[in-house]
Amino acid sequence: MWERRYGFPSPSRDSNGERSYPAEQVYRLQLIKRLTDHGHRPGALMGKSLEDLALLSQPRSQNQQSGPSDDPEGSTELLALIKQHDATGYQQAMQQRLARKGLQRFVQDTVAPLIHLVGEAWETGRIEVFEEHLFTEMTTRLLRQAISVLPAGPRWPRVVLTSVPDEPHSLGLLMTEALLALEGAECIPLGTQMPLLDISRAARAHQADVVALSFSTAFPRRQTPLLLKQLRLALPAHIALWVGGRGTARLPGIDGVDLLAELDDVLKALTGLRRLNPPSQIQVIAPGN
Amino acid sequence: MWERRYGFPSPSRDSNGERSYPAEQVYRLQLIKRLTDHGHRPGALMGKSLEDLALLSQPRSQNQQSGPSDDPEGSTELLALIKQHDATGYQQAMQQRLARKGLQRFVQDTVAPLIHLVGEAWETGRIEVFEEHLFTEMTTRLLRQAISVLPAGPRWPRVVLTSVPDEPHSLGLLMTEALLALEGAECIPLGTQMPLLDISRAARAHQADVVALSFSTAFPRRQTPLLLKQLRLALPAHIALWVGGRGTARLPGIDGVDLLAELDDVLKALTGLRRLNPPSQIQVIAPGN
DNA sequence: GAGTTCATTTGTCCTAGACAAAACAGTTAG
DNA sequence: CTAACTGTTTTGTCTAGGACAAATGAACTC
Repeated sequence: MWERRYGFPSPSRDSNGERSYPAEQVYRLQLIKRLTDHGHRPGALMGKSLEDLALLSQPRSQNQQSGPSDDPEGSTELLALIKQHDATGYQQAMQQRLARKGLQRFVQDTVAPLIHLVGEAWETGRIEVFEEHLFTEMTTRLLRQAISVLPAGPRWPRVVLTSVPDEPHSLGLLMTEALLALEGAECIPLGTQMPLLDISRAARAHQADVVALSFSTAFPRRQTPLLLKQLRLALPAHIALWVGGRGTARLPGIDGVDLLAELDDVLKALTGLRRLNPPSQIQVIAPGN
Repeated sequence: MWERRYGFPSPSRDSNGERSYPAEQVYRLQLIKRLTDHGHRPGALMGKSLEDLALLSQPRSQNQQSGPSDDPEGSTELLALIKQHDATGYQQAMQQRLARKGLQRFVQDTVAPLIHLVGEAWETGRIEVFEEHLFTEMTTRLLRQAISVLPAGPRWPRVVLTSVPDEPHSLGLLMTEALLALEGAECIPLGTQMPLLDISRAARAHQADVVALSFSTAFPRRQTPLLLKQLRLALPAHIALWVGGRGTARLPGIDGVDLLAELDDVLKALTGLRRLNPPSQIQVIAPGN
C-alpha cells in the first residue's frame, strides 16, 4: 500500500515478477517502523532522507533532565554484561542485587528500569536480537525462581495473569506476579497470547477474583480499547479487570477496567480490592460489586 | 482462496460487504485445520460432512496396539489434574515423580509422553486453550527449576538452544536443555522465534559448538527444509546444527544437519560430538570438521 | 483554554488473475 | 515386488488496483 501511495518502498522485481527489497530499503523500513511505533506518521516520514530519520530516532532521552546520578541502580552495568554475552555474570549480578534489596524493591528498582532500558535499546537498534532474547530468558528465570521460593499459605485474592493475542511479552506479567505473590495473592499464570473468550473461560474455571493483563509498547495501540471493552463484556461483573504495562499509556478510561500505569499501582489495586472485599469473605463466590 | 476455489467457506456479508463467518463454519474450519495439519488435503475435505470430518479426526491412537498397561507413567492422571485446574496438585505430583525418578528419566518417561498426550488432546479439541496454557506454564517452571539446581562446573560443549520464527513452542527446548545440562554441556537458552541471521550471529558471539533447534508438529512443514539449508549456510562449518522435535518427522536429510528424532538422540549426538572433539580440545576455536 | 466539527491520513478489506512448488499417480526399469 | 522417474493435479501465495471506515490532526466556536 505504501508503495502504491507514497512511492516508497520501490522494490525491484525478480524473474517471477515478485518484489525484492534491497537491503537499504529494508533498513529504511526498520527505521520507519521504529518511528511509527513512537507516534510518527508514515506520510510525514516517507519523503525524509536517511539522516533526517536517524535524527528523529535519537532525541528520546532528551526530555528527562538527568541528575548527577541518573542510573543509581546500575542498569547500564547490567546491560553491559548482556552485551558481552556473559549470561553467568549477569545472573550473578542480578542474584546479588535480589539478595541485597529483597524481591519487591528488586523488581521495582532494578528489573523494571532494566527492562525499560533494554526496550529503549531495542527500539533504537542498539541491541542485537539474540542479546535481547538472552536478557529476556535470563531475567525470566531469575524472577520465576524468586517466585517459586516464596512461602506457601492461605492466599487471596485469586489473580489470573495473562496477555491477549499478539502480545507475547511475559516479563511484565512476571514482575506483577512477583509483587502479588509477595503480598499473599494467589497467582494463576497462564502464559501469554490467550484468546479473549478463553480468558473469560479461564477466569470462571479458576474462580478468579481478578484478571490481570499486560500490554507492551509494541502492541498495536489501535485495537486496545475495543479489545478491553469486549473482554469486560465477556467477563462476569464480579471479576475485576486490571490492565497494565507501557502499552496502556494514554489509553482512554473504560468502565470496569482498572488501568495500572505503574508497577506500584498493582499494589494499590490489591489493597483497594482487599478493602472492598475484606478477608472474612474468603471463599465466598461472587461477593458482589 | 478456498471460498473461490471450493465454495467453502461461504461467509455472509455485513453492512460493509465484509465477510462474516457463522460459528458453524468456523468450527468446521477448525476441524479442517486439524486434519490438514495431519496431512489430509484440503480439496478432499471440503465436500465432506461434519460427521465424516469428525470420524477422520478420531482414529489416531488406533495404530498402536495398546498393551495391558498402556500408560505406565500415569500421564492420564496428570492430565486429569490439569483438566481440574488444580495447578498446585499438578505441581506436587510432578515434583514427586521428579524426585523419585531423577531428572533424566523424569524428562524422558514422564514429561515427554505427557507433552505428547496434551498435544493430542489439543489437536482433537479435548482440552481448553487455557488448560493447555496452564500446563505449559507449570511444566516450564518445573523444568526450569530442575535445571537451575544442577551443580556448576566446567562445561562443554557450548550449545545454543532456540527456535526459528513462527515456532513459539519452548518445552522441547527445555527438555533438551535439561538432558544436556545433566550431561555437563553448557546451555545457552535464547528463547524461541529467533530470525535465522540472528541465530548465526548468536552462535558466533557465544562461541557455540552446537546450535540446537526445536520444531513442533504445528510448524508449517513446507518451509522447514529450505530454512535449514539457509541456516546451515549462514552458520560456520565447525558449528554443528542439531534439529529435533516432532515437527522434523519425515524430513529429508540435509547435509550438515543432524536430525534428532527422539529425545534419546540428543544424548547420542552429545556423545558423538565428544568423541570427535575430545575434551583436551576445550577452548580451541574451530577444531575443524 | 476547552470542546466540537471538518478534512486528511491511513490501515485493511474487496475482487480476480497468474504461476511455481509440492503432492500425488502412473509408468517404467531393475 | 521394490525403486526411481515422469507427468498431472493440487494448493499456497503472490500480483494489481479499487473502496471505505476509523483514526488522527487542524480549524473553528464558545
